[in-house]
Amino acid sequence: MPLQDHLPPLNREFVAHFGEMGSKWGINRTVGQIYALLYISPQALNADEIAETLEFSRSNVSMGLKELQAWRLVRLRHQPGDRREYFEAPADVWEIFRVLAEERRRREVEPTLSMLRTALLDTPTSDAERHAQARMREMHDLIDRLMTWFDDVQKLAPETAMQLMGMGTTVTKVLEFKDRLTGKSPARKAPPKKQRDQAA
Amino acid sequence: MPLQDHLPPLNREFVAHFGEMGSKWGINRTVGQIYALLYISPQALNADEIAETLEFSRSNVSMGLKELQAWRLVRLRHQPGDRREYFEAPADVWEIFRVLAEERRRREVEPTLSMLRTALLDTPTSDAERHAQARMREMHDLIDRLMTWFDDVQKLAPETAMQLMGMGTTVTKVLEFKDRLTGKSPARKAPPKKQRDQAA
DNA sequence: CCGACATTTCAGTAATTACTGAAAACTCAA
DNA sequence: TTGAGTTTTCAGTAATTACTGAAATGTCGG
Repeated sequence: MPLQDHLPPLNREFVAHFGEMGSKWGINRTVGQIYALLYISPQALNADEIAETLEFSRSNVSMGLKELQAWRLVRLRHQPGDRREYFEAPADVWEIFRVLAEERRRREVEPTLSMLRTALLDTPTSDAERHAQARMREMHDLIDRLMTWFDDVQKLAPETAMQLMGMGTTVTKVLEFKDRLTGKSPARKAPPKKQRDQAA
Repeated sequence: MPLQDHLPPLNREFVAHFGEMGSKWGINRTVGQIYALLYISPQALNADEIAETLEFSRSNVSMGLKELQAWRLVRLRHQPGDRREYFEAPADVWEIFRVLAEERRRREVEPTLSMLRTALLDTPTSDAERHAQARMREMHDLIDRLMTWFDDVQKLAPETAMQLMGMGTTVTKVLEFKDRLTGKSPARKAPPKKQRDQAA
């Protein structure tokens, strides 16, 4: 079953766009295009089909797929009676988003947090260091909070998370109400640590 | 007033780390370092001080600062009786995060949404296009929802947003309760559009 | 308008990153 | 074990991106 050599215009444009986008992220252009192609493909594709469609060398496709696998963004399949490996993107976009966020966190956020925590353990030996450390603490606390919160959201099933997102302003109102009850002033600096989940 | 030629170790490490991180994002290494330096600096710095401290060429610093200004991540100041321009990062890390998110959205998300919307207006002329378009719609809807929700969160004052983040699991419980009242099944596919803010 | 100081631009070059073809390695059926 | 089919590795090269110094441009105070 020979795949059409040329993508229809709609598909072509989509693939090209994600090629460009890829560069703006750390991802390189060809990896972006490969993923875009898999994403809009109705069935799993093998490396040769990808190479032919996108006109990349076979080895480039191999490297791209390896990277996508490292990012856990593609699934590997086998067709009965065919030794080649077929690749596909998850059917659920939310799943893709979730995995992407997890990986970025593991690769970028965690190392940063770790570096900050280490730096915060040192005793500063000058005003410059003292001030830098204070700034690092602020950054650490922000990232730490964002991540803890992200964990909470991520634990939800997709449809619940979607609901949550549809509730931004509603939640604000809940908070405003809670403030009115608890007597305003929302604890300016970081509170003792882990005062989360105060409601039952 | 000659700035110390060499940063203390704590500061040096921080700057180096953000140099590396910069590469993983689209941002280049030197821009990352310049920003890290400004971030931990107790006072605004001029381009020469940055160039000397980081040992970059003056022109490289100029380009880096230009890019940081394009990202709205630095403020420009003037010292009385000094014609040079001094740069500083916002004092509030939350503000930095917010601006970063806004800019990434403007540069990356909006063009993607726009491309998707255009593609969705076309009439598909083959099964390949039909399927691709369905996938694009899924992606469009996810991004659109994420952005609307992000808008809502962003409108909140920093401390309120922080509170919201400390409430992830609490909010889940609110939703579960609501589900029990409204009779379960949480509307699988995208509901009519704008069913948001159903609560008073 | 001049001239000292400051910033920006830009062409050339350095450094990095991406891509390729050829060879090696792997896999499995016979 | 062989060998056809397949994937991976890797050294070399191409393409891109980053960085520099020198020159141009801009900005005041006088």
